[in-house]
Amino acid sequence: MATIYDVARAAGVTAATVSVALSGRGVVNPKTRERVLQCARELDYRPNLVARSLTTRRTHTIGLVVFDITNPFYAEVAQAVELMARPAGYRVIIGNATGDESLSVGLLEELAARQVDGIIAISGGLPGEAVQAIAATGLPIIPCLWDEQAPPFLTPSVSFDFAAGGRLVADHLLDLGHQRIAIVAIGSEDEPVIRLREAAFRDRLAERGYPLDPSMWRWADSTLDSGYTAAHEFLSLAEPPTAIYATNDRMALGVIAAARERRVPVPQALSVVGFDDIALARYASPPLTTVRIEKTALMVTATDLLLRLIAGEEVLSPMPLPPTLVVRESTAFHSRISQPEGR
Amino acid sequence: MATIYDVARAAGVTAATVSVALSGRGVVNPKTRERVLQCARELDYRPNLVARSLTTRRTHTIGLVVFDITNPFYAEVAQAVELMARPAGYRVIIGNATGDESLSVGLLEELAARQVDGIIAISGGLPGEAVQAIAATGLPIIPCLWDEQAPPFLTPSVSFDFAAGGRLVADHLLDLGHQRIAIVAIGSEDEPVIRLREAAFRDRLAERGYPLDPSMWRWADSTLDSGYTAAHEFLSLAEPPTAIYATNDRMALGVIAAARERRVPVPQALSVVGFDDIALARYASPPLTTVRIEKTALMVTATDLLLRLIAGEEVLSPMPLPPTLVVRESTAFHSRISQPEGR
DNA sequence: CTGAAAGCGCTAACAA
DNA sequence: TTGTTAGCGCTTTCAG
Repeated sequence: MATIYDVARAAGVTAATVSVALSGRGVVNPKTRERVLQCARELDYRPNLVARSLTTRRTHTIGLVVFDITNPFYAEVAQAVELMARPAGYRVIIGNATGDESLSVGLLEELAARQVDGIIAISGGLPGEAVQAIAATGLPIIPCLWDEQAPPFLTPSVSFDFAAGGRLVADHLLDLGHQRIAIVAIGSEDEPVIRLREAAFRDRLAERGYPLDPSMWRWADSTLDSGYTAAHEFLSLAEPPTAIYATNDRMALGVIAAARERRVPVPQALSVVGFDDIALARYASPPLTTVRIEKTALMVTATDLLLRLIAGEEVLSPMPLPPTLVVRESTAFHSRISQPEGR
Repeated sequence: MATIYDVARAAGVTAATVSVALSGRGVVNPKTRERVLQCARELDYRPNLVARSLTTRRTHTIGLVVFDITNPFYAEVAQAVELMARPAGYRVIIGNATGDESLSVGLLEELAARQVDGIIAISGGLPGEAVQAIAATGLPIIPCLWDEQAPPFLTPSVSFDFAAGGRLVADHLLDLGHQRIAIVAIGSEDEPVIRLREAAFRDRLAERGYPLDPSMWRWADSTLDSGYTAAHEFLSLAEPPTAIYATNDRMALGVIAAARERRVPVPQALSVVGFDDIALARYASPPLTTVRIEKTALMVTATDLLLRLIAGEEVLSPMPLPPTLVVRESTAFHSRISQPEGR
């Protein structure tokens, strides 16, 4: 691979001149510049970005940590970040934890070691402390969409009102006359990760006089299959729920699949609601009722904040974005209740 | 950020010693090593990977170019590569073209400029020539899953028998008694990208006496929405098709959504088949009949090949992987035909 | 076992 | 306008 020195030699100038000529940063005699360009082309010269970064101390790269790129939610988030960062001259490198929590922290540190100019950390399998540690280092980092109780970040962050989202779901289901409501939440027996989207839901249920029965709770791992399995369990109960809330859309899709297998019609006999509003939600059969997270808006904000931080500006956390419940066709009145009362 | 010199100073040794002590590459007095480790810890030293790469001329990074990470197919492919590469000590950096063909080539070049140790290029929006150009450079690169007629690569590649896949679909549909079959293929009027998966399908149809009617062809862009739109067009025809083949699963899901909206029951009144077998396919409603690409097997092979190439071994392209038709519930006998003939 | 020296490819002052 | 010099942070011979 040709280096800048090869080009310099060929053009009969020095490396510094080539650097300037190629970058258009300083002033060069148009003739020499032309000659340099010519030689560079002939030698098929490509600047070594690693070397450049070492000198400039900038990589023009931002890191994005996601829990599982296979989850459309994260893929869509990543896309939004890329679309915003690229025009600003930044490339994004995705740190994908492949669904393995134990990798998250290492990923974060690796991005730092790689000298990214800044990081966007999306909630999910990533301890808040790890983010704090990076922030303490002085490396710009924006935590996004944190959904667990965490000490306030000492860096600006982008947030979403998950609690309100959870409440929206509870109200919607209750308003439809459901009383036997189940939830599939991300976490596990031993490591329950209580998120706002489920805590607020549960609280609201209790508040309105229909506390969640412990048998109506299943832990899952955010995959299609975990939603599917949980739903099968629920539906084989003596007294199955009439509505299931899955705390993300991917699991909700699994729930619908299970219901279909058991010939439990959605929404006639079972209402299901998800969270995230991934692109697929509106194309599901039936289209999924879900809490919409404005991924694009949120990520545009996050990227913008990060870029400002990198530029050395002072920035403040924007207000948390409010949720919207998108009512589609996977939820309906609970018939046993609604019919008597409806008349 | 502490450098190796800071650690050296603190430990009263030289940078070279720190390097050796930390890497465990040479021999150091256990005492000094302990001291070095201690100082490194205290200073919270993190090696600068950029600097290291410049020296060692290795980044321990492989690049992966995908067309659109938002398409679960690519996300799953990426995951498979990561899962394989990580244990081997390689990180993967995803070059996501965000569905924009014009970005692909630049992405490839950028990965090269970033000095990745090797590249896996997945077919889709990436001209074969760009891959050849990289290969000519000497940078290890493995083209994967090429599905268009392309000059044979001068580097080993991993392939899949797309043509056989297309034929499988044609045979399946024909065997079910369908005669009015439509296809939604990726490409556009002006830039038709003819892929094996559709060419072979069309040829087989003709071969068996049911040539594809031109009105039964729609161009699309691989998104859910494009499948959805095409299906709506097909279904509003005076003589709508009884089966639709979408050349990827994501579009097929869009097709199902459109059918549902029009109350055209799948598969009773319309059969639909996809291609890829993304995770979602079996959880769709109804579960999708599709051509399975063994992404994991394929990517394990690709990564393995690449790693060998990087290690300087001679490697040969493995045999193309054969397709499997996974028959699920989105396809069924065409009733008007099958009933008379069934008896 | 440890240090000195050189160099990876590039850019950024500063001189000439 | 171009060249000289230095240095980014690290590793790697090669001496000592």
